[in-house]
Amino acid sequence: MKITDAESLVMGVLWKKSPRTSEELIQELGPREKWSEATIRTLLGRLVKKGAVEATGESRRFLYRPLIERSAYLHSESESLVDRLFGGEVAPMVANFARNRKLKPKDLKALKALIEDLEDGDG
Amino acid sequence: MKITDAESLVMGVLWKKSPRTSEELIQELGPREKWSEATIRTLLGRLVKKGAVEATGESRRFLYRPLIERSAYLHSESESLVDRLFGGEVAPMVANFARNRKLKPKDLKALKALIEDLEDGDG
DNA sequence: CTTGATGATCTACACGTGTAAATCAAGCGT
DNA sequence: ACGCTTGATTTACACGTGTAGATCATCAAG
Repeated sequence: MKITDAESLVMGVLWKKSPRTSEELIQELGPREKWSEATIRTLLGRLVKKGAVEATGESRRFLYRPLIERSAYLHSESESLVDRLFGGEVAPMVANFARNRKLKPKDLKALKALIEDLEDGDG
Repeated sequence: MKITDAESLVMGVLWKKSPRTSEELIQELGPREKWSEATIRTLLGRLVKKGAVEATGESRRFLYRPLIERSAYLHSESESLVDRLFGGEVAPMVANFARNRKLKPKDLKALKALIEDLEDGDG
């Protein structure tokens, strides 16, 4: 199931807090993304149709909540990037960031902690 | 300058080796991607038009070579992913991989080496 | 029960992209 | 010089996506 860019912004606010009415979604997304109500409703509709979002409530004033997990979405997106661009290897990707982004000491520390954690937990 | 998915496959073979004639590109990409000659020529044309590839040689049988660097492309793609999905923080992204992909010992080792490198080299 | 408001759905439309056929142009063989 | 051959360019077309107006349906107020 493919979530497009615009749709992912809708998912974003749903992942932050759900369920929500379309009105709330519109309140948050409309100004931020400069979208009309209709646009947001269209996106909601498409998400519902493709099974990424569920709309509950009998007719009128539905409550929307995400059906796919944020982590699954992050996973598939990241996976596709690392596969497409780095032959599926994570380290070269991080190396790329290192080269281009000047990983800050903070990042380094976080990464180190993370790796130690993994070594511990995973054997 | 936006490079689309299909275009990036053309860039891919040019990054591996360039310059090349369209014929060579077609030989490599055609079978692999199941593309017709025309398709590959179209992509080449679009890449040239948008300045991502340069075509040298007077009329007939040009030589193509990439004008943008692979590393720049990797950079912008990765950057946009980490910005869009992880608030610009690299560590959470790696953590995500850790959770989902079961980073293999090999990956861990590579990452560790990389980080040590960075700490050394960068202060 | 009718009407107005509001929320859901349908329809619309331009633009990018993937894919490729049709056409154009230049060099080669005769 | 003249027509094939082949590589470049143009045109084409369907489909997805971003964006939103138009319409439909239902609830609340009178």
